[in-house]
Amino acid sequence: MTRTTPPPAPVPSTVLLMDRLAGATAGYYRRFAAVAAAHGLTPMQGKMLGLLRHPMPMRALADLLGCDASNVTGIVDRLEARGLARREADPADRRIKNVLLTEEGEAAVRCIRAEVATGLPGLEQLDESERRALGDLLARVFPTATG
Amino acid sequence: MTRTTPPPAPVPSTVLLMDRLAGATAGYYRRFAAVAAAHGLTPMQGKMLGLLRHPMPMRALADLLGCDASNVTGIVDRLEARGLARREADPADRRIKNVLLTEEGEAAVRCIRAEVATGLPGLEQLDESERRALGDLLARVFPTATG
DNA sequence: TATTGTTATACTCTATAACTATA
DNA sequence: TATAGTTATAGAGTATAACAATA
Repeated sequence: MTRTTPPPAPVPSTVLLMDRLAGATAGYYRRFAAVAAAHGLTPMQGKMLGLLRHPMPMRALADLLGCDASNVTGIVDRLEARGLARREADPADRRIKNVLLTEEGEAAVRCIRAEVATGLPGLEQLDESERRALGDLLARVFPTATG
Repeated sequence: MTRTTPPPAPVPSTVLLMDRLAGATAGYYRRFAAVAAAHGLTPMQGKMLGLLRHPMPMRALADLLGCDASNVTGIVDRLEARGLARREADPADRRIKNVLLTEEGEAAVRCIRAEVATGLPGLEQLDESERRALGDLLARVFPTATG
């Protein structure tokens, strides 16, 4: 122990950081899925609700979700049957149907977001500077990620 | 502009950090799913391969995946049909079947891990201290996450 | 009795292909 | 011709319930 400065902590290799990202992804998804299920929704239905900050065409939803457009029909069908979203004809282009949240849908989104946050106890242990650091780092690694 | 110090950067609220987490989760999953698909695997099949660092009972896999045990049967069936994993009778408890990777399965895991990492260009922009910071923060928020 | 793994069932998500209506 | 949305289809993931074999 003669060194003035302690040896550097082991630097996580890229592979180890990948494991952390995988674990964080799994942990977040698990929490999100549990909250969605508590509201009687599948994870994909909950995710779509969260993406509908503004009315948008079915096609835009497919792009945001990264799935084929044909899948959006069924998902929106089920959200519509639950009274959480609805379709509206686009006045400028009659091919387009814009999807938007109902008031009940907006309430569900607010509820789900809050419950997911409170269900991640590790999040509350971070102080503000740590939260900012985490948010900034995530934004740099996933710059175009939509949620 | 008479102030000596610039105003502090906006502190991301918990809700905003949640959005970052959701976006990072979606971004990582999207990349992982693309790599798995390039290997002819579904995301769940790729995830299960990555979890099989050691032989483990079907039940343990169900717990790690957070799904019902009945689902594991089919997923392992398909991995076994592809020659990537196989079942082995447990010598100590004849109820248990241990699942383990074949050599081909281990090779696939190494390949997938490397390809996911190289496919996240934002990751390469982080220096070592930033990578360590991100890994540590993720480990604190998701302490028990398995990947 | 309890646990492990499987099967049967029904629902949802997913991509592909073909179709209608509109641009 | 090209695009937006739908439908049909098949394969995969999911939970629930019931079952056989084993502890």
